[in-house]
Amino acid sequence: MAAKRSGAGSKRARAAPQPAQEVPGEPPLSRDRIVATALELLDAQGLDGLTMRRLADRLGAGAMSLYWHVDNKEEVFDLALDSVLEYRGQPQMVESQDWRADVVHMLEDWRTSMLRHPWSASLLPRRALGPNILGRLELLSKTLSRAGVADADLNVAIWSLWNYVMGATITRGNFDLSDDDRTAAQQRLTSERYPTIERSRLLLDDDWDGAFRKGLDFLLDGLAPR
Amino acid sequence: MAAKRSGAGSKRARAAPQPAQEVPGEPPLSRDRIVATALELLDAQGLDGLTMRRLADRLGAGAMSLYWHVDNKEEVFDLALDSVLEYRGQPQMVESQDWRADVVHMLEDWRTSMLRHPWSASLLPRRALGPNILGRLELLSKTLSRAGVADADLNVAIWSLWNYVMGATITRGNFDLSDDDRTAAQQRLTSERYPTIERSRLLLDDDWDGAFRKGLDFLLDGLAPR
DNA sequence: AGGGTGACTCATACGATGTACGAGTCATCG
DNA sequence: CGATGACTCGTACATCGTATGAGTCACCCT
Repeated sequence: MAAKRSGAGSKRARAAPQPAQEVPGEPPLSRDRIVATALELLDAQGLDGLTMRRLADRLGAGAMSLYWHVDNKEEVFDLALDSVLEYRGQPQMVESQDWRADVVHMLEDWRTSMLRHPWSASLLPRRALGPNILGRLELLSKTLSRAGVADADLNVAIWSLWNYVMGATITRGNFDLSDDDRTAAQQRLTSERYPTIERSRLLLDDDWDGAFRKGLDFLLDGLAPR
Repeated sequence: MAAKRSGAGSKRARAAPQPAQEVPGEPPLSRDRIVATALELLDAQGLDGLTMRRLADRLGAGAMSLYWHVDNKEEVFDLALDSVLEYRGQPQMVESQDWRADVVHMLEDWRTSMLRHPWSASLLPRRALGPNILGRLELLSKTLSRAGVADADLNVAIWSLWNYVMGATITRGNFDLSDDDRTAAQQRLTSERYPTIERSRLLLDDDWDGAFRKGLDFLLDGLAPR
């Protein structure tokens, strides 16, 4: 078994990065470049659009070359997902007075980040917790704790918010991919027996953002009554 | 293009169902039998364990025979998923006095139904809304409406509950598949900088059921203050 | 100078998978 | 008795993830 790369870091630093042996238009393969290109592919073609061969093609490399930098396709997914979830904006948040606005802002950003890359929503539940996800959870913990949520309720509060955001994002991310499904479902509504849903036009309501925000407000009301 | 089966119903009724041409141990192929066997396979081997060939093997049939009863593999997933989500218990609910208990009961049942088949959690977000899902949503609508939730807030309330249940179920369903991930994540916690999460032992808390219930209570408090 | 080492690339090949195609079987009906 | 339709299934194909192992090249040590 060759030594190979694995797990964490160790990018090796060579003396002369690229001695212009090939066209400088094709920088050398690297984990970062692989992830970036995987993002492009996923955005353009969706989950099924990402294949190792296509990915390698876009990188101007042979398919098997990827496997030096990455253990397997699953790892590509993990890395792509976590790279979507970076969050900048921690500094202000720590000193802010309005914790509620902070929480809402972070969670809305979380949601929009994922919706910018709709594949991420269906991917997240199956994947491990990367550092960026943990960073957001840590931030959330800190803010809620500062806001006076009792320690005994803290985990419940965090998971509730997590659940809400995940559910909303996953649902949304997969619904607008298929307007067909919605109209098909709506068809079933009228032809069969779902009068209340039909009356409220549940499946046709398009104000996802507003609904997300309002529901989040309700949940926060329950978690920390004002 | 042959006529083939598609979309809704039309099971055809033959005069003599199975004239004992083969061993009676192998009843004829049917959509129902396919779905039932797919459930077995999914429960036993997980999402990746379901392949058309394996499914056909278990049914004592050739792989291509399935395609008479089913359009493609996606449809198998759709049918399997919806079959997990049947709900019995509507009669009592309609006349009950305690709407809150009714909602909690239905949502807890929803969650446990899916957790009995962990693959369903990762599947649901990508799939269409089958009749059983719609039935539950209808029931929820009716109950909340009866409980006095304003019409203007109804959709938000339903989506909030949906989001919460989906997020909780998906998260849970995928977490206990991989205790490794949790310990790995916990490792990252101690070695790096997530003090609040570490202190609250967020990732090690095992009381999923309790957390679900408590968070649901908080959400309901927000939706319909008592 | 020369040989070794380790980082990296890649062609080939293998075993799987979903499913298109078309030929087969058989009960039923005109 | 021939035709029709319902149903089954063997074969074949394109595509996938990736194991294997040979190739290239920069660098270091002696």
